[in-house]
Amino acid sequence: MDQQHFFQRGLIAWYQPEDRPLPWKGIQDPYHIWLSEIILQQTRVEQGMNYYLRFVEAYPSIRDLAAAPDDEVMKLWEGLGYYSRARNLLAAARYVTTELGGVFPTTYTGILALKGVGAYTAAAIASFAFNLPHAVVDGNVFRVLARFFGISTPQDSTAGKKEFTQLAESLLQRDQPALYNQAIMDFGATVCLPRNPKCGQCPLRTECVALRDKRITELPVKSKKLIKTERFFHYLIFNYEGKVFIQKREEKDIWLHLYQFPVVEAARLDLDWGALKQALVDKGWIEEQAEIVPRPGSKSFQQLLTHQVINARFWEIDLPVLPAGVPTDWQLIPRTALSKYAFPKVIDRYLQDKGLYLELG
DNA sequence: AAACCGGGGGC
DNA sequence: GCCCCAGGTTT
Repeated sequence: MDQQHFFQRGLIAWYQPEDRPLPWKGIQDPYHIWLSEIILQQTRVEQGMNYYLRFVEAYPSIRDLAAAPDDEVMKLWEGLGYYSRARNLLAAARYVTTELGGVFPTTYTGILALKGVGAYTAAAIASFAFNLPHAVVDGNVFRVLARFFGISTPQDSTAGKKEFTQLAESLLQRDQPALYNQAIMDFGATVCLPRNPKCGQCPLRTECVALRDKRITELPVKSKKLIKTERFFHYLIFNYEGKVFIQKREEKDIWLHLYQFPVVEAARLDLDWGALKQALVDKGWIEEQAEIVPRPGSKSFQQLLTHQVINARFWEIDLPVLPAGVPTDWQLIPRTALSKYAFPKVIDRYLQDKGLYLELG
């Protein structure tokens, strides 16, 4: 208990809000706080910053966001990853606007009920916007608590989540939850870093269990191992009279609701054209006797995801006539319109490499 | 409980 | 090449 008191006092004494100024810090508008928290889920502050600023400018109020077309929001989110966040963001904005009369929920459970809002985000919004006493438990908090209190329970286990959450709640300074929550996250982000933490200048070093026991590099503990699968995508760039076919990804897979070129997934990247063409015939996209030949020099790119390695190869094909079996979900769009659609990063890189965006002028 | 969902940066 | 990031949802 003495150790807990030391932790609380030391943290508050150390914290200087102005040391790390951020656009969403010190404000109380729940819409802007919610927006920032969704964007920052599993995302570095530096990476999410510009997205936050662009969203705030594009949608000054939650009603503006609710009124936005789906594809427009996806385009604004393009490149940030975890695209279900954008979908949930829009769904929640529409829910608040239509079902709650545009009034953002003011209770923890009300906030938690919003799509895309879990325990962390609900606690963050509740404390920052309404000064409600709920402790945030994010990656920073797991790390700080695991080290200072010497906790080796895996943070990604059920028992670990419960243990860390209970400890965080017991440490929360209930008379100033917003300040305390900001302090512990800033502390984790600037002092108690994942690697090479600044223990030499840490205000809590005299009581830190991990530092005392030389276990800084061992804590926090994560138990789950990552399983990576490798996939091979062959994208077909079907050119026809200055236009190109794209389609929206609707299957339950990565990049849901993003656009792409027609794609054949194969077991390897080094297919010859004969094998790939046969796959197109098998899918019913083209006729067996169709005289279709790709341009020489197809390009390959790789993209790394958390659980997958995506190997992509782009085949450019000039169509003299439209194929017989064009699926109904394919869209034939002018090449100059490509920049209006949200694509996976690997396709975006291909388009950048080709300089296709430059045609827009 | 485990799997899945992106992209970027640091070392 | 590996880990982590202002996590959440689905199975």
